[in-house]
Amino acid sequence: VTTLSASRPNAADPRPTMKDVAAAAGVSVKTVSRALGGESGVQQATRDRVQAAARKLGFRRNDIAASLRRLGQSMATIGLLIEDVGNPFYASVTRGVEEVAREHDHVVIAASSDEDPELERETLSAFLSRRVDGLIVVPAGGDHSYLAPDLARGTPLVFADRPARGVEADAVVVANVRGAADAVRHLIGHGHRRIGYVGDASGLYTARERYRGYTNALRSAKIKLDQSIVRQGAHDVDSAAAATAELLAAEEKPTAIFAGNNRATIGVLRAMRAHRGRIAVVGFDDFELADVVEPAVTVVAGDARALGRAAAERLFARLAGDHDPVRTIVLPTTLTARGSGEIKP
Amino acid sequence: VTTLSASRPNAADPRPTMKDVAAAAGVSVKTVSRALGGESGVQQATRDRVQAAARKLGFRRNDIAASLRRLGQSMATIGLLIEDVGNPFYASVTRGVEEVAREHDHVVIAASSDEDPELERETLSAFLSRRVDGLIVVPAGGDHSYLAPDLARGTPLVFADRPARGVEADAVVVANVRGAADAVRHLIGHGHRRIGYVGDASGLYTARERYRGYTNALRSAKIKLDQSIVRQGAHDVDSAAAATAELLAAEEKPTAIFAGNNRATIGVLRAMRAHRGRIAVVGFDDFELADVVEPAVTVVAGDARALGRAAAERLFARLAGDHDPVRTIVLPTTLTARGSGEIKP
DNA sequence: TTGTAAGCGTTATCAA
DNA sequence: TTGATAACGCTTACAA
Repeated sequence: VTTLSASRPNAADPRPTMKDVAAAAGVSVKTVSRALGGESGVQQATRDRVQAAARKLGFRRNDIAASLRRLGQSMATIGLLIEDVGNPFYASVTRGVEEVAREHDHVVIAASSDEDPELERETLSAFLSRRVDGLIVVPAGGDHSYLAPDLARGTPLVFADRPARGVEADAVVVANVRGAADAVRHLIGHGHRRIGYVGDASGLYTARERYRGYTNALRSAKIKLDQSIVRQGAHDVDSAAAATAELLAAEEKPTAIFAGNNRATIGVLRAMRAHRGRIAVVGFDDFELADVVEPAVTVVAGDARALGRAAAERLFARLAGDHDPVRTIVLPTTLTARGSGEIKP
Repeated sequence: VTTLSASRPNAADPRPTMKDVAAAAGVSVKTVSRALGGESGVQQATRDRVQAAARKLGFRRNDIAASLRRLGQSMATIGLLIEDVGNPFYASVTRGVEEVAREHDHVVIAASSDEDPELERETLSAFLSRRVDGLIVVPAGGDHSYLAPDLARGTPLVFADRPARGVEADAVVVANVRGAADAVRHLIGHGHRRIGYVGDASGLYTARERYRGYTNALRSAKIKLDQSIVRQGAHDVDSAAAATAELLAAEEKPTAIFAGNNRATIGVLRAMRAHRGRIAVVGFDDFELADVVEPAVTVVAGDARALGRAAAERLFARLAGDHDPVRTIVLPTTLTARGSGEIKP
């Protein structure tokens, strides 16, 4: 009983149940269920009486109990696991997921994995035990075959932002290779031949893909890849800034830089402030102040909110009975020229 | 049955229950419950047998059913209602809440109200029906007395970022008045006497408080408040930019501007780019690129993540039985001078 | 239109 | 150490 009082500190009186409402209204429990559940076959007078009693008692149906018996046992909840809710990119993804969930009268349980496979697994396990109706996951590295049994048992799964190995599941990603190539081609189009790269470690799917786009574009333009102006492994703003400082301090420094993600872009900008150079920059991923900094930043970017929406829509399609073969949806990227990418060498 | 197949499209076989595990292990259901729940009083051999059976069948305990019977009926879930998960400020708040929730083995159901009282109420109602253990709410305008019954019945409630009328509940806010006054005093200290204001409508708590800080600081410095350089009602970046453009176009334009929130700050910056003026700016709320724009932006800001953490900590304290009188926690703000606030008139 | 009984999957109670 | 049975609060099935 200590547990009870501890978990419900102010509970002078416990929550009323349908039984209480039934007693107050002088009807059976089933009639209460019908009246409050909006079912037909209840006299208006009875319905009114029940509703009045419910209101007076402050009754709130216990969805947990209701779902237990209900067919499918759905709690109208979907689980969302992302890298970090605090990161603006994933915040937008979350927003998109939430919008679609609301359209389907579902709520979203969200959690951050911080890119930790162990934590991811634990969290998803907790979600599954709660019987979420479906899962949207931005997969941390590693194998995801442990999700296969639950998928087979009917909990749909959609990967977002990057695909995962080990399970056959839908995925929604942005056109990383193509977008990166567009960015680099844009720089080449403005006369650059010596284009540096600052981005995340190649262990990450998006980083790997974007780097591939970078090298592809160089190859198509017959520009030789020069590893001395490539800096992978910049996972945060500070390391990206440091990497950029190195590039700018070099003898044969690049005339342009392609930044592989929003953190890298910010790092590059920060380093360039100190440097007072006149170097072109195109970044992958947009950010709010891209048009306020000087020069305004040219970016190529996918739409994070649309990514979240698309993933959620795929999930609800599966939930609605879609049995089509698993597929990966690739969302387009857009290049927005704002100045920094149009600087000549 | 259509509903079933629709909601669990791939469900070839249904999820195994403890009954299935019991049959497979040759024990009773209660023994399975004990073995899997880590209860004492089970022979090691039996426990092993049960665990093996559970693993083989792919059993996952149904927390919904478990919580129904368990004392207190907790689903270890807290509800978080904020203005917009996609807004970086609230994304950080969410992150803070999530961290503390995880420390207490709880998950977070989050949703956005978009500042709509109707939507807020519906969403909170859904949360309450799901029997969340507690609620953290960034209140949309209006009266919140409708939450009083649930609070009295033992669902703790903490308001975040702004207090709410109609219920006696804990709240965590930042020092808006003082922070704003600090910002304006900073400008005054650098020689400004003609300081404009661009911020949100005074219907919003934070906007009202910050405006109060602005007027307080002017009064202390014996500077007469001039409404012609005050622009309230700028809720988004565009309107803030437009408002700023007006101020800058005026005959007797201000030599400095205090921006009441991050959107307003960005709007001010955007307008200033076009204007080519040499006007000082201090903004309320920090943002990631504040040190990259030119000039770098001086801001006064509270810590959004800390706000989320503090709110969640208050909630879990209540959940743990804290019966102290309701209180409002005021988090300090910090002024970070970066350049834009130190420009002389 | 309303009510009775059974059952959802688990844990609490109490007996073996 | 184990198990049979009730109970959680609700909905489904069926009867009145």
